[in-house]
Amino acid sequence: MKKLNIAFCGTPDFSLPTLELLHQHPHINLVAIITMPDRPAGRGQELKSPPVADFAKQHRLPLYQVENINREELILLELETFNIDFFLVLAFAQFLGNRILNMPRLGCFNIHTSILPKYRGAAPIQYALLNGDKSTGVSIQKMVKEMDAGDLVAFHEISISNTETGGQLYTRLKFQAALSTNSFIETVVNNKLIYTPQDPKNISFAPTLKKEDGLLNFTESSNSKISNQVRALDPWPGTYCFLNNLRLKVLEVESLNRFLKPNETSIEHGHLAVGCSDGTIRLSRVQLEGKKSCSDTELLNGLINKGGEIVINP
RNA sequence: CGCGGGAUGGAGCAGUCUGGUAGCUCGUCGGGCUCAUAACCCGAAGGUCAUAGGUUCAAAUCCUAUUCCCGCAA
Repeated sequence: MKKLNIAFCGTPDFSLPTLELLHQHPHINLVAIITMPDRPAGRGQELKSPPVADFAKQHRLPLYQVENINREELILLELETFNIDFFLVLAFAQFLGNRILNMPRLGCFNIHTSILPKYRGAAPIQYALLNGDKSTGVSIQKMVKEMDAGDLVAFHEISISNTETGGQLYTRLKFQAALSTNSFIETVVNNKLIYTPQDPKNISFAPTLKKEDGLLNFTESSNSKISNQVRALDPWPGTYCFLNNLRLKVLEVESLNRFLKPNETSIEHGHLAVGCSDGTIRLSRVQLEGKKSCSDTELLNGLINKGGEIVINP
């Protein structure tokens, strides 16, 4: 049978299982891979390629690395000659303009890591955990000009375990995205696409997270809010507070059955305990700036040697 | 050459400025006390002070180079 001509837009490692699937799929002809340019990154600011670019180079696939695809006239003209059936967009970090949205025969489809219309935006995985949701999933929507607002063509729900971190859920959804893509392609091949509009009553948003969203506020936050925050933002952007004016990453917490006033600190039994708005929470795994991560007990063993008081968020 | 912190018994850290006996809180092992203990008491083992040079009568400490780890920023 005739293969489908597909263009793929994506950037980080999250896109890779799905890209790999497209690359291997017997009904798919990958005609273009579009991703972000190389960027200075990490300590030392060395230039790094996006994982999608590395994959394309490694498999000698047609690669386009651009800052804004909508402004690349030459590339657009070239793409228009490819008879593309559809674009698949997954974690791309660029918006698509009308010219691209209208270019492929079937349009452009975006894989989104929540069940739309819940959590439109850049950080749906973290928001599901921040809100303590019991489940989330993967949606595939036909892209329109408005962000994440298009008709659904597929979705798959997955449950969230109550200790799951952002990183763990990210990894599971990364592979679920590829599985969902696989069944979506089957639907397309069998000509059984069904478009379901999103229910406007259930729209919610998951805006891009900033570093400061990881700052723990023990005075105003409840025990469960802090627990969810630590889980959801691990490993990125991460949660932190300040200990004696040094940045202290908080990697794991557990609630403690004792009484402390909000933001009051205790170091009894080798537990670094802090009061929050409705209880007490133990910062059981932490990392002081410049140091490796360690348990609160280990941290306190060292601090005792230095003497002085221990103050959180002065 | 983006900014900065660090490497010292198994763990987390003092000691480095001002060179001269290897220290603290734990853990481990042995013993004691206790109905019992994340409790307490006594004792013990365990360290080429990241690596390589240099200065010095003498270097964890001063000088030079190297390796590795980490925080910020992106």
